[in-house]
Amino acid sequence: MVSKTCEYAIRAMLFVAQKSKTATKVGVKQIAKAIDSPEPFIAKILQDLVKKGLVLSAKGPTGGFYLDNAGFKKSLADIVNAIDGDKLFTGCGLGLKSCSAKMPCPVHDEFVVVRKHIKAMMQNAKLGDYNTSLELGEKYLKR
Amino acid sequence: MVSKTCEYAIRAMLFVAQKSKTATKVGVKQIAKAIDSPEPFIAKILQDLVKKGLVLSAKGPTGGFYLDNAGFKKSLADIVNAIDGDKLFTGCGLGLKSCSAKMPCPVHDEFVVVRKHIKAMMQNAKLGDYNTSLELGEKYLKR
DNA sequence: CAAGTAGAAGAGTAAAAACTCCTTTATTAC
DNA sequence: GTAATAAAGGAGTTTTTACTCTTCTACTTG
Repeated sequence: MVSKTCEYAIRAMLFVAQKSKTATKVGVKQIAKAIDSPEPFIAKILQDLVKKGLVLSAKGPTGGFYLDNAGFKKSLADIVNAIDGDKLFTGCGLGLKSCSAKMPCPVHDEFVVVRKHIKAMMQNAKLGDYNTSLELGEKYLKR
Repeated sequence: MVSKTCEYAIRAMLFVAQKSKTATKVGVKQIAKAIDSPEPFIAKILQDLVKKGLVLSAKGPTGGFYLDNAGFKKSLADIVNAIDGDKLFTGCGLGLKSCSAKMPCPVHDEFVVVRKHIKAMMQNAKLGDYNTSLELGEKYLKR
């Protein structure tokens, strides 16, 4: 559905969101441990997310990654878009470049409905929405 | 959503289905042209689909690939399952191995709904369902 | 302002997915 | 039964994605 890079990105962002609720910055090492990902790899991904304005960072001691209030309102769709682009939301299910209502692949109509569903779901899922359930240990970011 | 291999597979199968309605066998070359795919690559994919019992083949002159009546009833889900496995239908949206109702990732519930939707759609889409619209040129398998 | 911490940047490696080529085997038509 | 045809099989190569390593730069604290 989404790339592995994107899966890591989402999990990392959810963790950063959780920590940012208490105004805590988190380092790459902590994040990597929390989401069970290769440390240098998630570092690269975060770098990219910073460049794209989805997360904030501070260097030096007491530095790390964090979200501001605008950050909590970012959605999964925003992250997917930043990492994988919009092909999940708008691409053809059978890989055709020109697939559209005018020139549809056989399953065009069915896929339009499904993709709309996916997009709505991901736009509705905001980074700030999961802090409590993560805090309570009801939801998991690894294994 | 699905691998490129899987996209080719589905397009090829839809084309074979269309031709099989008139009891015509089609060769790799014809298929490759019809769905605009690399010829040796689709050959490999078809080989695999034959092994998995999703399409029939005949060697020698007048040979090629074709479907019997059971074949027309196969669904897109069957093809996706054969090529990509069931991770699209049952895997975790964030890539967690142990994600389940007991130990859910933050977006588990949302993904369950979406995946059910995708699965139902693909199970409902049968290879035999698209022959007429393809014949009429209302639907396309390339570009 | 020195020392240490932590992210940024760039270049590189490993693994997986996509794609190719060549040889063999089965089938049909003459 | 020979020649032509078409799929099967196996062993590559290329490209993309996943992942690593090393060096540099910025910042904070004592």
